[in-house]
Amino acid sequence: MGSYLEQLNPSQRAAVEHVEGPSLVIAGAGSGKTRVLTYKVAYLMEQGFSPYSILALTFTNKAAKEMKERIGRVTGEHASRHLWMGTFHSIFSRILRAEAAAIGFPSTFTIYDSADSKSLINNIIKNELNLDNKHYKPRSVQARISLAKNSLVTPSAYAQDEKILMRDKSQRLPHIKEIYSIYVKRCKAAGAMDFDDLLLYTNILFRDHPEILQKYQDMFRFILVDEYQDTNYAQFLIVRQLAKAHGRVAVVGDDAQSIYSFRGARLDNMLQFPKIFENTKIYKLEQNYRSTQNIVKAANSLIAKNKGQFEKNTFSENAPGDPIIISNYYSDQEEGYSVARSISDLIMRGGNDYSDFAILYRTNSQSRNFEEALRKLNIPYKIYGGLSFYQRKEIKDLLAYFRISSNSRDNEALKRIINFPKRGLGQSSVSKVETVSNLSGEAMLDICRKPLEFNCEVNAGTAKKLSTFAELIDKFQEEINTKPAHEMAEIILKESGILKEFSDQNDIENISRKDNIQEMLNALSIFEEGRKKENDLDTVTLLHFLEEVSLLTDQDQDNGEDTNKVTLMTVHASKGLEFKNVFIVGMEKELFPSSQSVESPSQYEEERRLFYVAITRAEEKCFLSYAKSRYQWGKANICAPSPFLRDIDNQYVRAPGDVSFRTKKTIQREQNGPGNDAQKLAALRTQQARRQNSVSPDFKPSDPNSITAGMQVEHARFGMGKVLSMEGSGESAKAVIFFQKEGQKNLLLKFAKLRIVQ
DNA sequence: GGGCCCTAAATTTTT
DNA sequence: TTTAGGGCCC
Repeated sequence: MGSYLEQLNPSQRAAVEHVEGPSLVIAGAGSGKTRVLTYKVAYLMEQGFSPYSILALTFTNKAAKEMKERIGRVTGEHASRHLWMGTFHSIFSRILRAEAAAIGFPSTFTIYDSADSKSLINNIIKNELNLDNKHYKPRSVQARISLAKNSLVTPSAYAQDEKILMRDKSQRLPHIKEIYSIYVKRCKAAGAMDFDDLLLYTNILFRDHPEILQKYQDMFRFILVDEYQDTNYAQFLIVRQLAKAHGRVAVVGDDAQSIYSFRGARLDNMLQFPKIFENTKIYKLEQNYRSTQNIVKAANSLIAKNKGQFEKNTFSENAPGDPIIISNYYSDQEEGYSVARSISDLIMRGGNDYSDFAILYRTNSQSRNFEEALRKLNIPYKIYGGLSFYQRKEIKDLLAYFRISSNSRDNEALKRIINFPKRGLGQSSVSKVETVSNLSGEAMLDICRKPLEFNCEVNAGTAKKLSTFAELIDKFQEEINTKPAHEMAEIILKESGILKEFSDQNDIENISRKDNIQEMLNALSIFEEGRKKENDLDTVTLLHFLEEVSLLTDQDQDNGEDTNKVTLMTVHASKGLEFKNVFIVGMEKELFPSSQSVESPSQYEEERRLFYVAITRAEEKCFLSYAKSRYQWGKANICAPSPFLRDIDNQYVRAPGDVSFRTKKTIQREQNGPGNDAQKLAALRTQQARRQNSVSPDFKPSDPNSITAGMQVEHARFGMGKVLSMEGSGESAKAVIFFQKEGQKNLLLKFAKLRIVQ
């Protein structure tokens, strides 16, 4: 220990060794931020801070887990295990469970995911307030409520805020304040919190219970926050409260990488940090160790188009590197196949593993073409985002059983499974129970138990069905506290009838559902073993599993087996990661930047920062591509290149062949408008098809050993070319070949199929 | 109450 | 293209 400090450059080291008083570390992309954070925690422990006294807040659970492991390697695992390290949401849900009584929640409170909360909001709009859910779109109402909560605007504050009311009124949405107020009531009655509540109630807890606040102020003697540029107001206040007494708070972030304002993140938290926390010392990490000079310069030239940021000068002393390559394609499908082929080429040439590649896109829905193409070429890949395991129907249903068994007031869970499997309890019966529940404040499950006592007007048959259901859940509730998670889950599967439901049919979908259930059981076993390993024998029940699972995302699902694979993810999800080669795809107008961002300059700049994040993921090679037509909702649409492509300084990019998107011809084509383009597109398509078939079917490669410099050769895809020089021999023999159409290429002869022409 | 068929909407990004 | 939800009939 100790020697690790010597691995740091002077500014990194200064940031690590800063202990007393607030500090702000402005960490450019690839500047060794993770290393600084890791060593900082190790250093603090060396200085006598116990792991229990260090609170380190990260952006994802995965980041926390990885950092814990890294720290463990420096300090020893026994010490690092006890650090308070995790996301705001996971750390404060833990604290809220411990202090639940103080704010009137059960310690087993459920965490509603956004699907739960959306469905509750929809229900309030439609059934309780009789509003039109086409006009009051649950999704956007949900977004407003979320932003309000993130700014600590409670329903009563919302209803008194003239500015907000005016805005809602002018958008003909005057009832949002009622929806919000009822929503909060319903959540509370259900003993449930949504994601935003975890932060909001933490603030309420600290505000209303100074003694509890003080307990945690005393406990956390040092506070670290990563990705500070993406914290919201609620998070800022929590940090300020906890750090108030001792001021030992270090925040790390990069204003150029702030990409989450849509969910309430305030760049101001970072910009104003020195003003809020007196005597803040600022450290700037400006040297990029990740990327080539060219990539860093290209990214800098892009971000310079934004206004308003911290002054910093990121630079790289790595190799100059290759220019960023821009390609255009006729369709999104061709884009998919070309990217897949490029990856396979680069692999064949040697020096790259599958895991050295990432394909980054703006929206999850773009992944399909790439998945298809990669599958066809037998390239292994892993995909993040989209429908995660825990969002699948059968898994959510099973989880709903777990939830209602641990928190009988969880009405959303109840509604999900009261008629699954079918029990003859349809919508009308359920709404009757729900109405009574809303009016009386009693949990739906309690009404199910004795519907007639609550004047719930159902017939005798239905009443019996309801009480039978309630008894089933009651039985689970008795056991859930004592039985290990895995065993309990099997009981639930069997006695609820889910198992029977699935065993009856054997179609393909059903088999995959069964597989998923099995995977869930495996996950429970793994969870139990993990807890046992840490000698946590008291925390192996479903209750404890639920506490963890609601805050997991599929990024955290990484089981370590998925090592050598190409990564597919959104640019947002790629934050904090790095790859040797990065393909940023779908660089089209109205896609990236998103069409919804063009009205507002600040959103437009955020999209640009997002593009900056994407480029700076690349260590060596960065490829940008756009398609001229793209399938959306089953229809082909004409697309124009993204204006962001022009924001990168010309000298750092290259468009191969003669199709530079910057040539006069292309600009003219873009300006011609869609009509003209559509005709051309058809022509281009046939041309394209012809070109792909240009290699005769009887193409026979020549013996690689007989190829020498100066020869004319033909490549199956690149066409005619001349061998400029040769290098190596036998298995590793390489040739530099200049192709008429594709330019200069470096090919490994073992793989490149070449035919000698002369 | 349950099953079938039709229509409309969805794709911004996530703890 | 896929999926959710509403209407209709048994």
